[in-house]
Amino acid sequence: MNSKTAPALCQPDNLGMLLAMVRTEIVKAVEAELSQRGLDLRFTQFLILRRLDVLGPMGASELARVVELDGGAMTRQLDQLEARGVLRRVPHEQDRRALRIELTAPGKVLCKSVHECAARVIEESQKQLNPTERVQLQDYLERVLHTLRNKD
Amino acid sequence: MNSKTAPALCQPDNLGMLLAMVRTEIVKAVEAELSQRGLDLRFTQFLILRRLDVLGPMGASELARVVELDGGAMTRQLDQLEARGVLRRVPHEQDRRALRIELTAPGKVLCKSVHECAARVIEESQKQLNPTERVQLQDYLERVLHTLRNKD
DNA sequence: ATAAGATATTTGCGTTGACAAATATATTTT
DNA sequence: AAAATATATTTGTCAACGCAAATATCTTAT
Repeated sequence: MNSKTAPALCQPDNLGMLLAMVRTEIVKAVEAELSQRGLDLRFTQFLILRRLDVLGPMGASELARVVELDGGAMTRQLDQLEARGVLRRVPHEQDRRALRIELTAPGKVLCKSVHECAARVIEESQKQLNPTERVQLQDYLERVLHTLRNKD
Repeated sequence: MNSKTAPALCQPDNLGMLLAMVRTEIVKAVEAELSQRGLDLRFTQFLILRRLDVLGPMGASELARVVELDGGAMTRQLDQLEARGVLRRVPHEQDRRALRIELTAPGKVLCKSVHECAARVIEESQKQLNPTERVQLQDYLERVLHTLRNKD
């Protein structure tokens, strides 16, 4: 009785599961690549730094919204990243409630290599897709996302 | 200074982030739909029950592999689902280490309505994609997944 | 037959993230 | 101007997950 389970049975049978699997693999691949280079950063942290680098300094809440993270979780990530010296919490000038989160110089350097690293992994993962297909994939996902968010 | 931040700046700039967002939205949508019908089930639990229903009884480890869940996490999910009476841990006949996880009759009933519910949400989410595009989306994602798993 | 190694399940531990409450400050209403 | 309301950040709490260790059992090599 050494017949293997049919491979088809291990396939996801719905989009939700497929997405979960792909996402998990990308996160794992990026994190593996990062740690291989001695860059000890989680995927979430990569997203935070990257966002700051691309968009420039911003408040913690806005940053949380942009990376789709809960405000509380953001506070703790900021604690870690600040302790590590890659970003700074600067008090907002007009609004004393708010902060301005900004990358430090070392933070920017880190961000650059991390981004290259992650970009390579993500690029790699799409190796079997030609340029047209890549654009389509992005487009389809964005449409699905839009539909879900404007549930109508 | 009431100019809104450009919408483009809130867009994901890489596939990883986009996937994470879509997945999150699908999970939220499915869970919302479920709880709306009084079906109190998490997305992970839905996947577990669904897998059991589709594939039939199997060991906990195999089930964990199939739904991409850690063994320890599976044990705890099984605890909950068993306490709830939707599945059973039956000792394996030949292998005294192993279990046979099987749905109970109520479990099957639950699974049916849950699946219909989730399928509807997932179907809905792809409303803006025509049949060809849906097939392509699935295909592209599977190819990306395959590439990631056989990293070469 | 015994020892070594592999596999199934469970449990302990640390981390992460969501949700809600607390606090401080801004904004709007009356 | 005081009160009500809204927003930014932080903290507490809880559930879920991954990883590693523990235990039991099976399998393979010697």
